[in-house]
This record gives sequence, structure tokens and C-alpha cells, in this order.
Amino acid sequence: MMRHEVERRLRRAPKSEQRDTAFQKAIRSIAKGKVATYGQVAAAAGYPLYHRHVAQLLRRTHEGLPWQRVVGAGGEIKLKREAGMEQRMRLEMEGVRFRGKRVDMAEHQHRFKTWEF
DNA sequence: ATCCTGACCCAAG
DNA sequence: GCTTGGGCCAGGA
Repeated sequence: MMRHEVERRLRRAPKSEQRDTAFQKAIRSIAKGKVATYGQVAAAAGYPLYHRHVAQLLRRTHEGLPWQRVVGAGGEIKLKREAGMEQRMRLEMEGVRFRGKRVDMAEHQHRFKTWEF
């Protein structure tokens, strides 16, 4: 492995790992039957503007996380086809109701306890 | 360095 | 309800 690559990893890995840990912690804190948007998860974890990274993390690894509780702005499910259907089904099994294509956010918006982060 | 892409977001029209 | 254009960040080609 080339030296510059090693240095690159040492320099950046810790930060992104911290972020991912914070994201996971925030996601795990979403109550059953509630949802939060990518942007809200990022902000609650202390990284506003990092909503795309929340998505990236979930795409990489969602094992053991209540990933179905993370939705797009306005309660929209962003996964396509099968994956989208699965997310909707998982949410409905938790009692989450939809208004058409979106989660009824007025009823199911999770409120993060910001002092925990 | 540049360009593209992504389980994004938002304001406009 | 759209669609568009802009903004955001990091990783890969």
C-alpha cells in the first residue's frame, strides 16, 4: 500500500467514522412508529448539511438499524421498487400511516432529544 | 484538478 | 402535482 494512501486514510477515516457513529446513534434513537428525514438525522447527529451522507451510510450498512424510519423530506420514501415497498411495509407494520405516497408527518414525525447528542 | 453520481433538500415556476 | 436549477459533501474514475 502506498504511503500517501495510508496517510490519506489516517487523516480522514477517524472523522467519517465519528460521523457514521453519530448517525447510527441518532437513527437508533428514532422511536418505533415514528420517522425522521435524512436531514433531521444528520442535524441531530451534529452534522447539518450531511443528509446525503446519511443515505450513503444506510446504503453501505443498515444491519441492526431501524433504517425504515429514515425517509426523505416531507415523508417521502426514496428507495425504488422492491426496496421502497419493503420500507413502506415495515413502517405500516409499526403503525405508521401514509397519506398517498408519503408518511403522515404530522402524526409520525420523531422529535429528537437534542441534548442526547 | 475536473466531472459525475448519490436511499438528499428546497425554492420557483 | 409535476420539473428545474441550485446547493450540499465525499468518493470514484
